[in-house]
Amino acid sequence: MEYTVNQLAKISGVSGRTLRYYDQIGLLKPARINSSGYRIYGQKEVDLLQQILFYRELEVSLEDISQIINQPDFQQTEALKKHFFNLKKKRSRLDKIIDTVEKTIINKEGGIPMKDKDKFEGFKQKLVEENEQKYGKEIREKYGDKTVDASNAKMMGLSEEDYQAMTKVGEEIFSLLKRAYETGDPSSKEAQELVEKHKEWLMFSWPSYSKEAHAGLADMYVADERFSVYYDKVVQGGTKFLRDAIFIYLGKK
Amino acid sequence: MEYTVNQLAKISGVSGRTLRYYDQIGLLKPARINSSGYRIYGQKEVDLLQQILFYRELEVSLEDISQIINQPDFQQTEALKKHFFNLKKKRSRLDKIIDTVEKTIINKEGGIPMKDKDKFEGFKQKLVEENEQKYGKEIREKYGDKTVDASNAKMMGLSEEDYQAMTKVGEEIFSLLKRAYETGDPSSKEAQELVEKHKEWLMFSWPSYSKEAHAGLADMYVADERFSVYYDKVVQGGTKFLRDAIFIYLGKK
DNA sequence: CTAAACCTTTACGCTACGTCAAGGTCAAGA
DNA sequence: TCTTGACCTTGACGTAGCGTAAAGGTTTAG
Repeated sequence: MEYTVNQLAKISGVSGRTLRYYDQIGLLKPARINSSGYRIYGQKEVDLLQQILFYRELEVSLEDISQIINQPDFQQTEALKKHFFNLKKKRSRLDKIIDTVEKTIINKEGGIPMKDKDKFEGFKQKLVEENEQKYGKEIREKYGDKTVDASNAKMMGLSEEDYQAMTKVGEEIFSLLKRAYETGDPSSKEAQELVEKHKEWLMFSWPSYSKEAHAGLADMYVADERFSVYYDKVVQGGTKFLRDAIFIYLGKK
Repeated sequence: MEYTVNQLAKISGVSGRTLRYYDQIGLLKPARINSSGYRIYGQKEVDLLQQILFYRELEVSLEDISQIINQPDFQQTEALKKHFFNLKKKRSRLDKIIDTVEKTIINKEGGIPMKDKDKFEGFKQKLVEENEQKYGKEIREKYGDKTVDASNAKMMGLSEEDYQAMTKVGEEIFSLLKRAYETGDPSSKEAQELVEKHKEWLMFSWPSYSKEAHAGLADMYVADERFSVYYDKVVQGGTKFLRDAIFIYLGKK
């Protein structure tokens, strides 16, 4: 099936303008342009659009969406986690607002006009909190990491640290994979170090570690191109190398 | 006390640009302009700004704010009530989104990459539901029930079969788990049938099946409460029972 | 007296499109 | 065959709430 803009628009529920905009920003290009300059979309584009709309519904920005759909599953998950974190912050902020609005209404209805001072005091408190959230970076530069970290730790809780640590380990895996691959030997020291990093990385998201699951995952990496593409980006054949190294590490054949 | 833009900006916490903007749109005019063209604000303006910022913090639009602060108290209350209503709608929408994002993450983390089709089906269902809620009445009145139902069916599109099949298998798992659990024996016929259903369900989304991965997943189900809650909802201890059944099915210890 | 600090207006940038406007293309009917 | 109307195109302005220069005038401290 092939569709022009407005045909696709109808079946997908978005406007034609939206499709042209997605074309313009490179988020969703038509399959081809016909001789009259019309945009023609195929099944592939329909599917992609559906993915896009799914994420859009989750209030992911179009920029983030284009990042997400062009990345392998693992990084998609990472992005989603970050998004999840932000959504929860947003909700808790909304909770506070709703609370304040309700109180304001009650006060007004009760004929007890809040004094401006009081209003402003509550408001300033919130401001301080928000400033820390918004300008943490700048403040960090000015006042040093320790102060900010302490306050951030309080505010953000533990999972932010975890998140960053995990990202770091993920990057280490990349560079290790490169070096290990150059040895050409999955049993080399470098390769085994790589596997340990990989295990460490898994532990961030896996609630329990088992050799079998690790081995199964290694197999899946090779079988599923969504994963293999991820590691083959570093070096061609990197995925298989990683799998072999994992198998050796686990004492498997 | 009199203040220039940036002085007022400092004591109020907003930017100079913001104050100029508020002047521009007529929300907050300076008390006077001095001979050099500088904006000069007095105490009255400081108080007004604080009110403005109070409402802004509550996510009231600047346009609504200017309406509110120029109206008598009882109409202010009305406006606030309306705003309160909208905020609550916003929050419940956010709740749904957060829920969906969490589910998506869980699915992905469980090594169960959702097929895009399925994602979209879920999303489309929501769309249909939303449309029904929003416009259902009007459209039904205008075009009649048949048309609406037909268009809803269309909207659900082609892969409806797949989606429904998967959903159905998922539901079968639930009822099977209940019956199997009642036998008390993970090696019972019912329990093994359950495992087969579970495998079938996995195949909808797993690109490749391996015993190791299946076993690893079973372990994870038990260890991670995000999963265990899901199955324990059916019967207490259901997750462990499922794991044991899977292990037996796979010939594992 | 000069440099820094502070003020002004003008104007483009951001998101994710909606909404004309001016003009080319295509299928169907007179 | 010509016209009509339903399509399609690109271009450009508008939205909210400012951030961020740029280009230039004013005030103040040393």
